[in-house]
Amino acid sequence: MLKEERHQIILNEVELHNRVQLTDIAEKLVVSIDTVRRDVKELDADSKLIKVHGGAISLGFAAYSPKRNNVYALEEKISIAKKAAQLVEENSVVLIDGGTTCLELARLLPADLKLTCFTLSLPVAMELLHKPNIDIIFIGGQLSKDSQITIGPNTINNLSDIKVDYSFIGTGYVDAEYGLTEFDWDIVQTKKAVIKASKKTILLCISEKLNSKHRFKTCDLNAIHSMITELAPSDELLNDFKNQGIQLL
Amino acid sequence: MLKEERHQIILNEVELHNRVQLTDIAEKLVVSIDTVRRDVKELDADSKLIKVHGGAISLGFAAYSPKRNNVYALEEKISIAKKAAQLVEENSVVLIDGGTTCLELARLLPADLKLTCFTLSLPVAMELLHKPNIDIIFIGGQLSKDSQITIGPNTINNLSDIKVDYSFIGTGYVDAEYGLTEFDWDIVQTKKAVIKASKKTILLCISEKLNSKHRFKTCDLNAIHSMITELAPSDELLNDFKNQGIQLL
DNA sequence: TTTTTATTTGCTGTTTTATGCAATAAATAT
DNA sequence: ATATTTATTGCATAAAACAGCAAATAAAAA
Repeated sequence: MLKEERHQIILNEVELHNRVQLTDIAEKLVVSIDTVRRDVKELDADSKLIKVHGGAISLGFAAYSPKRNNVYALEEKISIAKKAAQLVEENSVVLIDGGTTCLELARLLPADLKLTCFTLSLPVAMELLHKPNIDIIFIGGQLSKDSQITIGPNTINNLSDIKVDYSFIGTGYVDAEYGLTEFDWDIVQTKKAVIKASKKTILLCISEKLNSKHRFKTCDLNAIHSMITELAPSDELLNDFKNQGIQLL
Repeated sequence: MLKEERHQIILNEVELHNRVQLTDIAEKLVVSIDTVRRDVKELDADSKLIKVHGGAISLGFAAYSPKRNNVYALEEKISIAKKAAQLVEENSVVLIDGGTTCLELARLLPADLKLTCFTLSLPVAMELLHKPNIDIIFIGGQLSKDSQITIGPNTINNLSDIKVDYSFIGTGYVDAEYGLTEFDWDIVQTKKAVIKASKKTILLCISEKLNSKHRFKTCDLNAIHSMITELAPSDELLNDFKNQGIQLL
């Protein structure tokens, strides 16, 4: 077998699977591991792929990580935030939870919108400072360093005094059957209090989180009134959720 | 499985859920916790995520430092903040007010200092997020857009429940005879509540504000226990204050 | 065709890297 | 305070990388 032939096959394999192991290639091509190693070394020198310990990865696969800036799946989150922003009515009272998706919502709220907005998220509050017509009320309490929201009994107690028209919340994990889950117990308690403090609760969630679950449960799916993902409501990925009778936007 | 593959999966998981636990990853990838630990360590070294005890959080989620753009008289304020920071004792309970001088104090607090810190300032809270050993409790209430602190009856009510060892406050204007004054009535009410919630109140104030006054009065000078300016306590500019029996630092 | 030359390939032993395990230390929770 | 997780360290093992060498193959010249 010609060397060039092997190179083509290796490249093909890498492009197809984004990664490849030298041993697999050697077996597949029935050549020694050394030969494959030498082949991959050449291809790496020609910048056709990236050689790593034990195998090779495609250029695209490697470029994936350093390129992305701060917010994961920002496009999706912005598209969710846009849908959510349309729900916010003039002179209503809403609550915005923490998380990057909710932060996008805060960012996208129109500057001229008159609104009373509760929040327990530091970044959301910072963002809302820019909106002259929004009355911001920060729910005090102990600050969680990871999530940058207030949590704990004080927060929950403060939440118990209010009832907003809409609350927009995020979640760590959501599953059509298990409902909303988190990996942090305190967060769950706080989210429960948020839901209780809301006439209607709207979940903002990128589709990638669908059908994932974790340790602590916030609530069943039917405790939520609407769910907004970046997908069209008709998308079949949402079928399980549709069957639960939740409103999709 | 290639190491790079794991890295990708870990990154993806972190970006998706903002935070992950090492044990969960290990279980998911069916590798030892040591391997995950090493992976996360590498990713952290490459600034792809931030490793925390027991897990990792995404960069986007990590606290961002509000950039101090053009802070007036920054040198003086830093020098004041340094003096103030020396007063803060381990395991004490303090309150930090808003304003750029107080923000510098928050910035200068040692990272290893154990402390419970109340605040009603959004920027101060953001800054304190970087200090792992400081317990932050945010006093909730209505947010004032210019001062970026919570104000109003709710805030005052929340303050009425606490009594801290020290509070560090700023002021708009101070005069040896008239005491502390402000331009904004709401701010005055809040500052009054802060002083009432403190065993000792320490005023941080650049010398330029000395001997100035405005419409609404926060308190007399003797309601304050110490005053810190960038000047040496012996400076003659402080003579009027010395005569009022206030402690100068 | 045969011989010479150059290239490629596989093999050997050595070095490096990756991974898991266990003991101890540190951090966190109770 | 103690108990439980989580981190760190050193070590053992296995896999992979590397270098040098020799056999095999291909290409070029006689």
